Amino acid sequence: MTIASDLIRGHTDTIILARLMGEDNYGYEINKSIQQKTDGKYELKEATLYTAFRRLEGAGCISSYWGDEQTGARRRYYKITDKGRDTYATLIEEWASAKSMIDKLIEAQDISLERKG
Amino acid sequence: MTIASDLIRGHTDTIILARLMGEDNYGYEINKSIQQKTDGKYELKEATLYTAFRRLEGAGCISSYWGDEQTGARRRYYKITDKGRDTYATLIEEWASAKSMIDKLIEAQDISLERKG
DNA sequence: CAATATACATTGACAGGCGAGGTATATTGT
DNA sequence: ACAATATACCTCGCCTGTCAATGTATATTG
Repeated sequence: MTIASDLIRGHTDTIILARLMGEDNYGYEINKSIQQKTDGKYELKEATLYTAFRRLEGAGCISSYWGDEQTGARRRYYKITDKGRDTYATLIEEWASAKSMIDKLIEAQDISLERKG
Repeated sequence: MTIASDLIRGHTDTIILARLMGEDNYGYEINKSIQQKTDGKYELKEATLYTAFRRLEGAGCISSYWGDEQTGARRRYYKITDKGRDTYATLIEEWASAKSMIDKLIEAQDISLERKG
């Protein structure tokens, strides 16, 4: 893992909801797409992934159903709900706000610049 | 609190180290400066703040000493160490990388655009 | 027929954030 | 004189999210 998990912590739900905005998908594939998008730099651990699905379903942000594959392992598909879309929109806004706030806060404190205003 | 704490989680140490890059400072004042920088949108809870100081000191990123105020409440000042500066630099890089990664991951999955390449 | 990939799931430990509570000093208002 | 507020420090114990470890079942590949 290249990126510290604590930096992503809090974005897991947003990342999953984003993956479901286009079309329904199942856990294993969602995680693969995350690995692809980040060129292997990041992946959700399975325990984290499935915990998040339970949490999001409990909150009414997603619903789930079993796929009807005739072969291979069974797949549980997830669908984003209207509440999930609302939540996603809110989370995106919060991210934009948090991002600029963190940027402002982690700049090194330069006293000379500070004094010059 | 305007911003969900989990979005900041993982940045607490970076924020504190950044505040100490310019000059030594004490806890209460550090937190005030965070509130000012964010126009009151964010502050570290005291328990979080002092936990972080212990953690950073334990890790050798900061050292501390008591101020010599002749009046008012006592102040424990913190000074960033060489290791702290190295750590800070690393954390800043990680943030840049995490930021672009999250941006990539939380974009809504648009199938039509996806197919067009 | 063993190894690997796909695909799901749970348990228990761990770490960070924080509400609640505590200590002590100085100033301000009445 | 005295209460309230501001400054300034600190700890305990709960809560939540992450994740290593472990387990299940099916299909493919060497």
